[in-house]
Amino acid sequence: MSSKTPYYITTAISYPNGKPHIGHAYELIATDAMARFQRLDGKDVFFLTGTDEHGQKMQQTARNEGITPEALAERNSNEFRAMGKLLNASNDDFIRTTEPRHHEASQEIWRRMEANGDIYKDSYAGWYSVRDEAYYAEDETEVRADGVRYGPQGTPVEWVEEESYFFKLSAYEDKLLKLYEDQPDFIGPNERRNEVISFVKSGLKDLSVSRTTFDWGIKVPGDEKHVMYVWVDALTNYVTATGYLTDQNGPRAKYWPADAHIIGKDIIRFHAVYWPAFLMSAGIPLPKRVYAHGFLLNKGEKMSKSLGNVVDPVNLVSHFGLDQVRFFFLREVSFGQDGSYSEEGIGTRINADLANGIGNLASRSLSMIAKNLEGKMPEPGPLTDADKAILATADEAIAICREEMGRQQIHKAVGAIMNIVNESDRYFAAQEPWVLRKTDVARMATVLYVTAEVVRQIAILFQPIMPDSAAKLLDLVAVPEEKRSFVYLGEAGRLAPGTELPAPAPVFPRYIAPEADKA
RNA sequence: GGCGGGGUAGCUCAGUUGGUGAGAGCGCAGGAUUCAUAACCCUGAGGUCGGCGGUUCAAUUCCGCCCCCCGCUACCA
Repeated sequence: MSSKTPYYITTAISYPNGKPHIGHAYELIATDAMARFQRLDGKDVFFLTGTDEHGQKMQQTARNEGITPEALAERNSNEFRAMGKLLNASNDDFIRTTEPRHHEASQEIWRRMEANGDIYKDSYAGWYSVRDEAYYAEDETEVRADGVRYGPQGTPVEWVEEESYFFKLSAYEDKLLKLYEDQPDFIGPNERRNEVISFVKSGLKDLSVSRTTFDWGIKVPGDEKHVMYVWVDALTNYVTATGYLTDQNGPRAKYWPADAHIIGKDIIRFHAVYWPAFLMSAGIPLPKRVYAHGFLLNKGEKMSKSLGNVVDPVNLVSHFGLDQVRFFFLREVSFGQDGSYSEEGIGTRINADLANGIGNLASRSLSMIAKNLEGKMPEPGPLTDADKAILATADEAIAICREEMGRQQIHKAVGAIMNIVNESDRYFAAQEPWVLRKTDVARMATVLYVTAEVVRQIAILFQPIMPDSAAKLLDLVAVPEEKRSFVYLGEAGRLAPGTELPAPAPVFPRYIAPEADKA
């Protein structure tokens, strides 16, 4: 048993009625960076992702393809799993809602909500569009000149009544508002919190939580004609994976409640309203934070199949390189807001920050050590104020990163690390070690030592963002595997004079845009 | 309609508990330099800080009104 503090973080589980797209990749990369950060910072991390495989749409898509929902789920779930591998995601588990463990957990949470008196049977009635397979509110529909009532998508609707179980969401209005009040950090970023509060204040209706019109789902305990509304089942995945519901003393039970659910802004309501209400009802502790990220826009436009601007994450990675893509999204996009990207933008960022910035800094300092100091870390002489200042900048960065990563402000943490790079370049230029080589070799050695030491820290800090590239950088300054966690930042892990360094090699090549025409 | 967020340099954005000169990156122009991945460093570019009005000795920052953009406004997920 470790004495480390548990830290549980999740992505939303993806709906696999299609292949993963860039939005899925973005969420996974960001969550992975946060999980890696906490691990390096000494936490006992459990990082979960997976697929949400039930529901009407899965059944429908499968039918259209002439295959079973199981086959569709299996096929696409594997695509998501493969994407995780491609992106170097460090998730500790990959949950599928079709797994037996999840059916058990979902039925258990249902029973608990029922035992608490929050589930009742009634009938759901509304204007239903067969074509859209969706219900609409009366005011969303209109009766046209032909006397037929149409839904918002322009499809005819009919009045349908369906037997359904309901969850007494209306009973949780005050409790939820109190939650948002007492735990201001429960929802982030703030704009989303406002929206949620506004939504809850406008009044909550009971939620229909079962369906009888299709059967691809988890059976309602004691009434097998019904399957659970997908969201009841989907949200429960976060608890399922910890085993908390079935064995509170199990090996993973300690991870519940989750520290952070990282989701897209489109599903904030399910996570910030329904989910805590379900948990309260079932008597289960609430997650500490739900954080919604924004959408990625292709040159400012929403990606859509009709615009033909959908970007495949696999292509993006093979074109620019994995760490480059990870870096770009985490550096350029304010996490929590929408972000715009383009090939030019990615290329520019890679060259400015990675090639010209961190890569070049490592190269210019390490190559001088290789050429002038026999490739060994020199013994530093007395430190000047300039030396101390740049070391302090590096040493203090972890505090900033910890603060920002703790609030999901990934871009600010990355910005703080990039700041060390920029400061270091200024330091290096001001110290002019290439001049010192002829005038004061001891002083040159000190400058090179200090710079290499700063490179070490930059590399350690960059591990969550760019795991492979940061590792290469750490190899270049001969930091052993076991000394790469955050406890070795600062004084604790200073490079040892006399250490042999490998021959410097470029870690971040410049990106050269293909000659090809740009339409 | 209601609620919320936003309109700041060519582009993407940060920022001001109201006050000596409004910032960063990219792009651009000039300079310096040669350790380095034609990289790095320095300087500049002169933007009515959406519009109108108000409060104040003083507002881009506070208040009111108006214009524009975006999000939320429940049972597909």
